[in-house]
Amino acid sequence: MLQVSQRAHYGLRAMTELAKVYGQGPRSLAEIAEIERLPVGYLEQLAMPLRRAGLIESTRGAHGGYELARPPAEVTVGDVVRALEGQVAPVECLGDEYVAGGCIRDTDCLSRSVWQRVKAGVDQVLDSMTLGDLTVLAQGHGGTAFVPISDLKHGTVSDPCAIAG
Amino acid sequence: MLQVSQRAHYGLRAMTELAKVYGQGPRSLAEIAEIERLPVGYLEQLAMPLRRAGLIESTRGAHGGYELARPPAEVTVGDVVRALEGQVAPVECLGDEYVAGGCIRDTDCLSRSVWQRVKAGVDQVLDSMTLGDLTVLAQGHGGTAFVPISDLKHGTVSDPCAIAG
DNA sequence: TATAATCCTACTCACGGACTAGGAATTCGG
DNA sequence: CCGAATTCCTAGTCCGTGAGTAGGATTATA
Repeated sequence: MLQVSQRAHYGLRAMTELAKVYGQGPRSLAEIAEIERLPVGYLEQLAMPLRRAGLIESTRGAHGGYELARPPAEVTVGDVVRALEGQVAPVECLGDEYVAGGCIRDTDCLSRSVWQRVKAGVDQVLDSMTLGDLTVLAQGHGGTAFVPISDLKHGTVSDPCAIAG
Repeated sequence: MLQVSQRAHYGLRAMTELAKVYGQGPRSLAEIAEIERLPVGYLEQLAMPLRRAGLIESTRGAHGGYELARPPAEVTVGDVVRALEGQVAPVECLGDEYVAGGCIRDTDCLSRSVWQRVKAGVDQVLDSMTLGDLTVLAQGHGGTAFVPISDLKHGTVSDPCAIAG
């Protein structure tokens, strides 16, 4: 449940690649697609909303490509994912195009209060991580960037997915 | 993004109705569907996994129906939602049918670490709320049951996962 | 001018979510 | 015992959307 689209996953992966080479000039989508094994045509479609959101800048023509518009530490994961998929909204009545009263149950809805908390939790996570944090993790300096997973979940859970480091 | 299915939403709404009348004998799906304005045929399909998960008990025949198998305070929202939609898994490599190494990038994946945190955050939220909490909210005694939303977002609580303590 | 790149639109295609249909099995009230 | 009310179960439909592909126009480099 609560699956994220390939769109967001791919886009975030591409952005981490751009973060790694920040300050070294533009990279072409072909390069990124190669590294991350992503369909380049599809990646093109992801680049547009990212650019319109002001997260990346493009250079056209030969030897052109994309680069981050801001330092990696100033781009949150939430920025990226929201640019690609819109606001976190587990149910429609929590989206920003929702007009109050659109659902008869509206604020009385018990279920809604649940999804509202889920949304708040997810937003909190997404906004607390930057692309800079991620690349630091990749360099093996993990643990200082932000709270380790083991502290997030209750205690001793031995997770096979635990972040390396 | 991160939309939850109608399945989970409907199911949770139905369960809150059962929670409201806990201890008063079984309620038919027709009644619940009426109250929550849900397609009864679809609701039938949701009842089965909830029963198999041991969350509700059924009484067949005339004047039969469903009731919670445990007191509302002992059924978490996570129990309900997972019974209907399976484990929270923003990406496949975080599901429990994922075999280590199935993705070449596996633990090196920067993006994966993001979704792992999202999952942890969501699980924390879902497991910290029970059907009992929700019905208490409905009776206007809200605020004592758990942390108000206003404290969850951009507030004093920096980590959504700190809610439970 | 050839080439490499972004930019943009449109199209396809398969999958899954959200139901509907139709019936069998069970239980209760008369 | 009969009929209504209910759960139980399987199978189908329908439609939107996610995930790409295709093809070209534009812009820059060398």
